[in-house]
Amino acid sequence: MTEDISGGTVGKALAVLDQVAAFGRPVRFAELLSDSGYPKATLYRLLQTLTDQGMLTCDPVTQAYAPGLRLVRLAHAAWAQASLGPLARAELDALSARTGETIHLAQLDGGQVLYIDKRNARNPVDLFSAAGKVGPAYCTGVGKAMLAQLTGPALEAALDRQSFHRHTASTLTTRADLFRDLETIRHSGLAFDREEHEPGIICLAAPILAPGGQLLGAVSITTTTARSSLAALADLGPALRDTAARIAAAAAPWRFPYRPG
Amino acid sequence: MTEDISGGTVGKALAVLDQVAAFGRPVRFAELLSDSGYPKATLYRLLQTLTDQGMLTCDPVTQAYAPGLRLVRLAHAAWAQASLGPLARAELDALSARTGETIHLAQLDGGQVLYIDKRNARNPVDLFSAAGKVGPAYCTGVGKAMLAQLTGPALEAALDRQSFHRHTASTLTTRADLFRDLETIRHSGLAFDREEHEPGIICLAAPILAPGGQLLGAVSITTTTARSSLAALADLGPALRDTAARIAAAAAPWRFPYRPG
DNA sequence: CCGGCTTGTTCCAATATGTGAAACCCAGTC
DNA sequence: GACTGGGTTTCACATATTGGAACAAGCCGG
Repeated sequence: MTEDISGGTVGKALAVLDQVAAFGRPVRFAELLSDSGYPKATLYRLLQTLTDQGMLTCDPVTQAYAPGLRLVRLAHAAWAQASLGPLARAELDALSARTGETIHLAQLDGGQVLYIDKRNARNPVDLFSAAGKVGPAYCTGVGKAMLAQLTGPALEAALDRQSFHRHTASTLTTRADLFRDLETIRHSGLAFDREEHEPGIICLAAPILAPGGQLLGAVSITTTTARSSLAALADLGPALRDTAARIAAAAAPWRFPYRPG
Repeated sequence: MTEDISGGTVGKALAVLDQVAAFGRPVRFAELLSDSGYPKATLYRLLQTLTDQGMLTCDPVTQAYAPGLRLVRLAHAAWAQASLGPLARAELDALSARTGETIHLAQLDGGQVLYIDKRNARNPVDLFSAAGKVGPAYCTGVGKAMLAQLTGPALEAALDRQSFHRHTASTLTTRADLFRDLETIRHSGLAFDREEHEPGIICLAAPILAPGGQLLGAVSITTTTARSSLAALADLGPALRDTAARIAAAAAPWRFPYRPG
């Protein structure tokens, strides 16, 4: 199921790593075997190598594999360097304090939304716990905010990767519908999620754009229809734009080796 | 400089990954070349592969490599599964609320302290730590708390990996000194950091032990000599022990594929 | 403008590595 | 005691990796 064009060994190893991580729980050899498509012996050696390397841990009694601590180490470095996370932290805190709502910071990765950081509606800081999660782009505020900034082949490629699965009654399920919404978003610089991903959950998102116009990521304010409304969210637009601009400013001095797509 | 016994390709690739991550900033090919010991062509292909795989990003203009977003993705899974993080969260929040001081959660990884989570003090001080970061074991509260629980070859191995670099006047710089302190810690179940790592920073740590006595990790309360004292910290001992015990309890039902070392 | 320098990329034959079918082992279980 | 289903090991074979060396592409300083 996990497929890479990679003939290389490391490609396979990393695919296995992804697979184990994707399970979200310790996973036994046999489970991986059926899903991976690799022959028994190959998968076995791959797992062996990865555990030797500390990328995976294997409970000797359960014989279940889980991501290893080395990954946690690398994760930190990745988050600190490859993402907007550290640069945006202060601004997210500020926006969280000002609005009291849930805040998301995301980047575009392979046509999908990769959440980088988050502030919960109530609780203040929690580090990169929620970070690293991936979600769909076509039906989330941050996703649409970012897609709207893409053009030409990059946009095409990203749209091709959308599943357009219907999550709620208001999910945009066709490329045409999405494209129309993206037009609006591009002009307004703000994207609404009108319960398109989860019923009762609405959100307002703004893209984070480098001075040159290059897309860096997106911020969003999320709330519920029970507690707020699209109209009320719209009032937060300026604050949100402001936050996005400040993050962009913080990122400006940095040569950002990041190509969204 | 980065050395692995690994003859395997993935081992080398991961070593390179570590290396890039360790730099903490985008790195150019030549810098890696000198430090890695690999021949030019080899390193080149390794980097190529890793960037292809999304584990690294390479700024096309600067030609500088940095950790890639794929690592951020993996981060989530790793933190959620391989660490005490999710299990301890509630307890850390509680302890943070009760004491108002900086709280650290750490695990032992390769003889070093791997910080898993953190709560900031109400009036935050600047100090060296964040989730996923690694630090020395011999001169930190959490480190010593954990080392004290090791015995026999595991302890030897861990001690062998300590650098015993002097950070402050009170740093324990010999194996013998540390060993003596560990004895005390083992008996009391609490470890003090008496400004051993950073001047003015003190801390009290307790190990997190599974029912069977297996070492899982450690929690600590950190403060400054300006604001508090070792004596005052000692008063928090029971609360800290309690927190550690609760985390251990939360972890008990979970088959923990984690061997400290 | 041209050598000389550093930095990154490509070639290619030798070979160390990885491959995977099949055999094997071990623990439950019918 | 034979059977089944995980998990581990073997081994002849294929191929991916290796790394020296040649090549291309800046970037000076003369």
